[in-house]
Amino acid sequence: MHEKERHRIILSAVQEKPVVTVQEMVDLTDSSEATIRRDIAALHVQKRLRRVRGGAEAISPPQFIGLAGRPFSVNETLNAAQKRAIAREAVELCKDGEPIIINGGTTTFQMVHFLTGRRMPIFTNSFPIAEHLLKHSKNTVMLSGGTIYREQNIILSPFDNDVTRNFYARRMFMGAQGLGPLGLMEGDPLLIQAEQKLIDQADELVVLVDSSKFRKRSSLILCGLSRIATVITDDGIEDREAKMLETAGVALIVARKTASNKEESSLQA
Amino acid sequence: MHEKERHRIILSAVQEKPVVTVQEMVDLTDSSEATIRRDIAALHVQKRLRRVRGGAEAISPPQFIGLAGRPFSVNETLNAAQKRAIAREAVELCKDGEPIIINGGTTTFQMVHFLTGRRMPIFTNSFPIAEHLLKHSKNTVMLSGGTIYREQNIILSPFDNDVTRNFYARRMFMGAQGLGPLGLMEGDPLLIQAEQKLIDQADELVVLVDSSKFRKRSSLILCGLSRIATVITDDGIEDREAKMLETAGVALIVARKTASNKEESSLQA
DNA sequence: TCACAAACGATCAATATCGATCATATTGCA
DNA sequence: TGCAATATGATCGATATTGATCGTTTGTGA
Repeated sequence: MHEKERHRIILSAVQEKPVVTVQEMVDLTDSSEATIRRDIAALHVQKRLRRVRGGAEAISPPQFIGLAGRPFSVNETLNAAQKRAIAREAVELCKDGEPIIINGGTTTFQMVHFLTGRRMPIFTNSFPIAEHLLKHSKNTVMLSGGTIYREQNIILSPFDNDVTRNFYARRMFMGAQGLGPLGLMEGDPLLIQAEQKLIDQADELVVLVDSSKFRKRSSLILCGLSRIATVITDDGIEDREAKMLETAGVALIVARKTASNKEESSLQA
Repeated sequence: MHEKERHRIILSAVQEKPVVTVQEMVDLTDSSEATIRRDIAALHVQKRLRRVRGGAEAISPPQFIGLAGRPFSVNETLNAAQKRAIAREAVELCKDGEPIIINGGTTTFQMVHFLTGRRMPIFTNSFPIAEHLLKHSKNTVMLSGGTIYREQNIILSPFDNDVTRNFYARRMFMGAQGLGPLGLMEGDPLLIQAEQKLIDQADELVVLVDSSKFRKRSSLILCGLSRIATVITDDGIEDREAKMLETAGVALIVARKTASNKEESSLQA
């Protein structure tokens, strides 16, 4: 077996399992301990993995970020106050007992903070949202079935026949990557899939976007403006953008980030 | 077992419940007390956990007492060592890459500890199992859709058309409330529903029950003995019970008790 | 307070892993 | 083919990790 091939095998093994032993690699490649050690040493200086006594481990230092405690950690702090304010307005649209759908996303995730005292049937495809609601609220939580995609933090089934089709709600809440005259835009094909499944399962589609999203474009269009019932954004929205929504018959709610944000911060602490 | 792997297991265990004992880690990793103490000491200086007399505790002070903090809190400590030993045998049946189904339950939950280093497609209807696997392993996690029942800690859909039907596995693992000549017995109608959905989605049905379950009866029969491929239990099983399984053509695996368990038994005697 | 058991820390022997060296095999090239 | 360069495998002393066994400390309950 050639050196390159062994390296490929070792790297693939170390990506699948967090730690591999020298012995495992010996068995896997039919080469000697010495060779494997040399390989691991070489890959170590190439920074393709980290060498540890007994074997090697994956190099990725950010191990379990993304879930639970701090979902979507990267985007989280970005415009957090604005997202908070938008999410609050979204929850205030809801009445206790009224079923809703929450699509996964960083903005919609903020809704969980305002849902703690409520009691509603909530359907979501987001693992972190479900987790938070379970632990910190008494809402009835329903989850879509399928594979959990770690990066996007959503649950998606490749099949059309999942429980999603059996849930119907008054409102569905979702974020987006962009919002323009052509409609609602998303960046990730996986998210598009997830959203398309849910979008027809509610009377009203409520879109949560901070005002910067009006100036962002993306390659994938999810639906036209006419499909949207309500847009909630912050006061950074410009007049012509508001006009565009009005023309399309979309209701607009502008969330003010007022002193209420202070409340929220202290509430969190 | 190697240092890194032990560390991963210890950290995973310490997050599952706020405090773990040295003995528990010895059982979990098959290493000596001295080694576990050294490990805990090392992780302590790395600030990955806090060392306390008797074991270690999670570093994060405000642990939410919700779902994950103490899954199935009542049953958890009951026969924990036996359940872990049984769960270990269960995981050892699995090969990397081979898809499995894990039905929710306190015994099956213990399997997560031994799955941390593995890489398999895992389908489950248990939210805590999915959560733990997501946070502490690289396995592909698939979840059934539906309502999350807090008490039973399972996800159940009233419809027959969920993704469950689209997943097929080599083995399905499940616990039970009782196991007698008539077959597998369960107490909760909700669990019966969940289990019946999954039971036909795998080649082999593997049942995890501690030996006390052979003397327990319940009103609801899930399936006959003939449907069961393998039973894993502890060495408290009696001869006639083993005979019963043998007659029915069920393979039997007896998980050996660890040294610490023997201590406990002799103490009780 | 005292006795007792559990938990701890230190030590040491056994084991596993490592690094270096050398012999052998394979490859590339003239 | 012959030769050099490189890769590989084997061996062995050095080093690190582990598990067992002390004696000591800590916590518990009579």
